[in-house]
Amino acid sequence: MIDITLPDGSVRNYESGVTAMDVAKNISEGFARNVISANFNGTTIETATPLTENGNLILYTWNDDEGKIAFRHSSAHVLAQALEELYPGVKLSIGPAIENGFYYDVDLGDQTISDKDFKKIEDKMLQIARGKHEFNLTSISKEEALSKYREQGNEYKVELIENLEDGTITFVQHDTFTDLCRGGHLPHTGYIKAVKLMSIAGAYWRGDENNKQLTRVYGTSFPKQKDLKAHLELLEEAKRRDHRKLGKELELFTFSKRVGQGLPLWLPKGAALRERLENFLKKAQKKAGYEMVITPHIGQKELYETSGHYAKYGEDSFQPITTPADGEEFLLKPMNCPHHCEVYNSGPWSYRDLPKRYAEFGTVYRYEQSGELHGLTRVRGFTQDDAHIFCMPSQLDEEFKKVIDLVLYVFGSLGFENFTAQVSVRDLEKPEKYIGSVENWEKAENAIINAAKEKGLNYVIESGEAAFYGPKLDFMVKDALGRSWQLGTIQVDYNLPERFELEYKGADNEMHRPVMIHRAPFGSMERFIAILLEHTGGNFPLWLMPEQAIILSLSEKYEKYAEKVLNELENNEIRAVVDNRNETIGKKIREAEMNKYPFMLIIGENEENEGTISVRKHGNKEDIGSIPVSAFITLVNEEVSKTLKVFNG
RNA sequence: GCCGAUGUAGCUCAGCUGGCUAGAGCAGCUGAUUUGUAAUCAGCAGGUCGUGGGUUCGAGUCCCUCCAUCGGCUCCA
Repeated sequence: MIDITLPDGSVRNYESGVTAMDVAKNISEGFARNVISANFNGTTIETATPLTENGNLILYTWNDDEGKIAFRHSSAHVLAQALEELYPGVKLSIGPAIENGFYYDVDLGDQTISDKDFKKIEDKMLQIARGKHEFNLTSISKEEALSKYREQGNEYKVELIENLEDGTITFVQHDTFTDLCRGGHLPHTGYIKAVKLMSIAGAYWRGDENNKQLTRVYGTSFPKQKDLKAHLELLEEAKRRDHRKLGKELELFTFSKRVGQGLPLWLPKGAALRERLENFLKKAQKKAGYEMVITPHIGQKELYETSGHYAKYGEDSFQPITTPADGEEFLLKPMNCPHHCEVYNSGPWSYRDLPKRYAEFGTVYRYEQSGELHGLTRVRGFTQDDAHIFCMPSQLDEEFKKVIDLVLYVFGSLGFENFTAQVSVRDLEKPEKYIGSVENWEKAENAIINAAKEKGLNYVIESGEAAFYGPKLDFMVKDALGRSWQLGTIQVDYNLPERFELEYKGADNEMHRPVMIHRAPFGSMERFIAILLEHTGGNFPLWLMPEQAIILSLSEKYEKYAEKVLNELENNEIRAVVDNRNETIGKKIREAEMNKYPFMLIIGENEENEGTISVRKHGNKEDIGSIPVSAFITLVNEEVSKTLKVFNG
């Protein structure tokens, strides 16, 4: 007999050999019907795995993430079987569950798949699912596993197995299909009721672009058709929030094939929005002791050789600009740091002068691979809200924490609540990717982790994600489709001060080397505005709106009064426009709603006589009614001060 | 850069297996209407069908090149 402890702490006694499904049935038959996966003593198991020792058992349903993973992972097996049957000779590699679905990477040889084939693959998958085939996990020796795949000529599975320990290798089998797999499946395929293939993509074997590119088939699956439908509707909603669509509709920015790909053109409303964001940050930075500097868009090649960037990125960047003079070469600046180092070098500094905090909205140019460009989130020319802090090593911790405060202030003022902090450190196994001494790397990494801890950030440590010159603290935010983007970033750098021979005179009358912090709360204006668009769906915080109100006249007769109201608003720093076209009020309201004006001010005979405006709020949720202009001004100011706080950092 | 898809008017889209002068709605222009909370009516104008080549009696439609965009991979100072 063995004791099984359940998550609620209750202990049940069973005969050795009992399965997770047996326990589930023992709890309740209804519950058992929903159980799709299990975990025993911290390891994912099959629901049919016999349990032979005391331990903790967790039973998962579709409502648990672990349940969804088992569901999607099992679906990947069904996809693999369908592909094997429809594309004989296909070589399987890996097929994991991912957020909202799963994929399988396959080598199709000479065959190809396109989305036109999805229907027949989905049909085949559903046909397999309906067979209610059980998933059976069996252990197999390394020798046997290797010979099986060698026979098939599947070099991918062979490579995977070669990296596994003998004795830990398991295969899972359902219907006529068998695959190398460590386990964690549904009881049987019949749970899968709805399947949809999403897209096809190339993916390098083991994520290395020197390897062969396999075909990746993305799909998703659900226990109910209704759930699939809801998921697809969610994706449709995400499309409506896409910043590329909203940016066009709200006339914020555009692209031109003639100007070049990845080079955004800011339209008047977008430029105004951006300027407002810049001024907002400038104000906070001034309080935080930053000084603005301005540096050119190009620099001599030698500047980047000194910084080390040329050696690292030179080949894959915009190539040097040459001049009529012999041997003269300039580069479009891909970052501002080298320029700012030279700003620092403009004079001698004493420890009493530090920290020096140089800020610049610096436009930089990077030759991103064409396939990587994406709306405003990944572009070839963009403006960083950059600053570099030069301080004494003893000031590092405090300066770092101050920057975190500034970033949190920025995010708070713009309504970003769901961000994650990512501490990006070295990959200890690939020291060749980084420059600088091990000692300095350790100091820098510790400084970041300590600051993140002290500030109470909810952070994760990602090894191998550091910049080549130093570790980073990145603030990650998701877009409408759930893709993570880096916005704010703070980086510690001991390397550039070394390369640029930055110095200050210490209290001991000796020369010392400062430490440098790179930081950008927005990250880039382009990406920040893109993500802000997707978060707000275009309904920016009122203080940021390009136009806060639109005055809608009932007819052209009220033009004079409209102008009078506009004047009063403008005198009170409220941004408004007038729609005095010869159109019906219904049409004007409809258009104003679609253009996301926060307030619509309707004026007609009544308003003109009483000296009021009839206020309609975007979304029509609140009818504010007829009020004097002065009351509206108060209303706007109150609303603005709700989100836009003063920085006291 | 790689894999797959897409490209028709300013915008959103239709155009079947190749066959008369390529269609619609919105936006635009002109006129009528002067309006009370999500589209007033009528008329007009607007397209080298992304580019360059090819197949064909005939190409928006089929094939190839290039460009751009979309979904991924790789990359992201």
